[in-house]
Amino acid sequence: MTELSERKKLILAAVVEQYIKTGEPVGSKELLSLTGMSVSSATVRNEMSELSAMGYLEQPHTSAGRVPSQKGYRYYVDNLMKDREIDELNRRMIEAGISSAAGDPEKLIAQAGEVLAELTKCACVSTAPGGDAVIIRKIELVPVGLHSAMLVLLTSNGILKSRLCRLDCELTAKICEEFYNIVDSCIIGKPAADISVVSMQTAAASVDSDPFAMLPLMAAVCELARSMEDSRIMLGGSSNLFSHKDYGVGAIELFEFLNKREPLTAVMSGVKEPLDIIIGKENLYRQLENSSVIVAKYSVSGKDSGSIGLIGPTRMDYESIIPSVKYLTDIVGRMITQAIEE
Amino acid sequence: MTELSERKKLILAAVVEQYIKTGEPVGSKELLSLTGMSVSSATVRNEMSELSAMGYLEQPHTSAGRVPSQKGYRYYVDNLMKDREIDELNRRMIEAGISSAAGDPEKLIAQAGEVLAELTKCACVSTAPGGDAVIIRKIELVPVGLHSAMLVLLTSNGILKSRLCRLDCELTAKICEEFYNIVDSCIIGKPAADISVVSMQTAAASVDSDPFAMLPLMAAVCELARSMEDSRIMLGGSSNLFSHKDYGVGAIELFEFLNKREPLTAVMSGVKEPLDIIIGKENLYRQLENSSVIVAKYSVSGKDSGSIGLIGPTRMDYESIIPSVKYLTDIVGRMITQAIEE
DNA sequence: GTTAGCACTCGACAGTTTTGAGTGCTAAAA
DNA sequence: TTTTAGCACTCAAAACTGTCGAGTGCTAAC
Repeated sequence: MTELSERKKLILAAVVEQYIKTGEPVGSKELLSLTGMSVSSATVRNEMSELSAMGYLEQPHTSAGRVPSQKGYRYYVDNLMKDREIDELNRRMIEAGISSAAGDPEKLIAQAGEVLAELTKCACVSTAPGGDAVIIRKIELVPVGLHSAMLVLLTSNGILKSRLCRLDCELTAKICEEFYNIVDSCIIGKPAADISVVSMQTAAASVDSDPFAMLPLMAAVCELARSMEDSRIMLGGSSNLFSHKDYGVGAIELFEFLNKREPLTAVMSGVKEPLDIIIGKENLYRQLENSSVIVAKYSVSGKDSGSIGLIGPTRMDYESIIPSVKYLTDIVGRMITQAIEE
Repeated sequence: MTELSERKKLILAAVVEQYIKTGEPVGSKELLSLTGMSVSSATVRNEMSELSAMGYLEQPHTSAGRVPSQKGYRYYVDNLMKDREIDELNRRMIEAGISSAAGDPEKLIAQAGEVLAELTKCACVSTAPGGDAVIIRKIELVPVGLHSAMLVLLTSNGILKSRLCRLDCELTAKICEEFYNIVDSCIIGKPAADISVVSMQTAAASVDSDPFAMLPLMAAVCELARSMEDSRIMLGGSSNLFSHKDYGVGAIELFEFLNKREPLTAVMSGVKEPLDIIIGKENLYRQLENSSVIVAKYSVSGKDSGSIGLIGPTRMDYESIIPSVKYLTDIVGRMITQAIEE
């Protein structure tokens, strides 16, 4: 990719920024007044014409102004955009919004997502801390009536899940004891990902008393471990998408796409960089072709642990959104680290 | 309200049903072929004209057919609609959809809402079992690390909630013991609604050791009791609203209205009858003026316990939706009753 | 009370014109 | 070689026009 002349850069940046601001195609005269360049509109037109030929700009139709192409956004994001600090206002909003959930990592991430979505008017996808390295720290069995109990599971990243479990037979003290034996020997300290139905069945079979009493409990443990993974992904502020006229009725389709969680998981896990920006058709899913995705990872105790992503129209305000995302992942990572290292 | 002639009833019913089916205004000729009446279209026009004058029908514009007015729908629902049994297919769908969540009342209601929404293509609001009569059955304190613990709360209607709680000081055995003392004497058996911040503070103050150690725990209990109430209301299938062309872009506003839960709570709690149908502007909220709400209560152990409501366009298929709602509340009530009486 | 007939209304649709913003090109100026 | 002014051209959006047809309301006759 050949380097652009300074004047072309100036024009491209102005087109992108103005288009982001107004949503209207930008014409040559408007551009003159925006940049304050001391040349005529004809000169600008020539430059724009070349930028179009090079693929950075495009025209909705012959007699309209120019609009950034996907390539144009990409160049802008990679080379032209200023690397700002987060706005004071945004910073305050974020801090105020998440402080109330400081103690509970899962709630914290959920809340962080809501705040960020509200701030940016985008949809926010976030994943609770987790990943392969999550180990099970503690399991507790709380009896509830004669034939059922609640299982409580705590992991190394501070996530807490509970689930009701019904037994076929009475929940005796002996069963409880044996359950805790199995838990201590086969589950505590193991990665959540390793808890499989088979390993649990084997464990249940090794028990002194009736193994069938133990099965529902073991099954519940499995399901709980599984749900750790499944419920990691969270979606917030998806109705913000309706406020962007860029999408038009397409907002509905996008909304429904986001509410099917599976593809979201794929999108989030496809990200490798600490901060990744995926523009328009660079997305793997057709449903996102008019959207940009900004994903940043956060780390807990120095390890990548989850990420927070924003989904909005390609015409989003990258320059102000990116610092917010960076700041949020940073602070969230620190807060969770602190919460679990007590 | 004067009684309508048989022929007027026939015509009104036909207009309502046809309009529900097609969404198009119904004209005089069309009505003839629908009802099979042996009079001319002019006669039908005269009748329709009178029905319009009486307020049961209205015209979108001079040269269009007639559409039921709100009063027309009301008359139809109260007097003309047949009281059908639930469709075999719907019954099966409901049973299949909710069977997997039989053990956990809260999940069951959530799932029931999803199924009903899917079946009817409406949004479904439901409230988990609860109300004034809910008493706290059990509280468990599960230590998690040195300075925090998870509180688990179980109520008489089978709802289970947990919450992480951080302490300022170390969680000693003594604190645990004292906590359980307070719980046993002041909390268990009490209605959840009675748990107030003040009563908890008093309880914390009565303790032997440092009352400040107990405060966060008591605060968490309060919050948990409060959240029992707050989290009762659930919304499912709200994106179905987008599929109704009746709403047009208004669907977005309605969607956003529903996602603010507060007004929903008001709508649901305003209902007194076992089965209530609120049509169009009868709703208290402007945002629902083009919608109808059908709410049915379910009862657990013979007591009213919660309700399930549907929200859809005024032009909804009352005749098939109502039996589904009735059936669902009935079966859900029985399932929960069975689950908690074990 | 019912019917046939007819004038009338009005939205939907399709085609036409007008408007104005914005471009591309060319020839002259710098 | 770069820049500029001027002008013809393009095209979407908006305003306007005329036609069509479904459906009504009214009247006079049955």
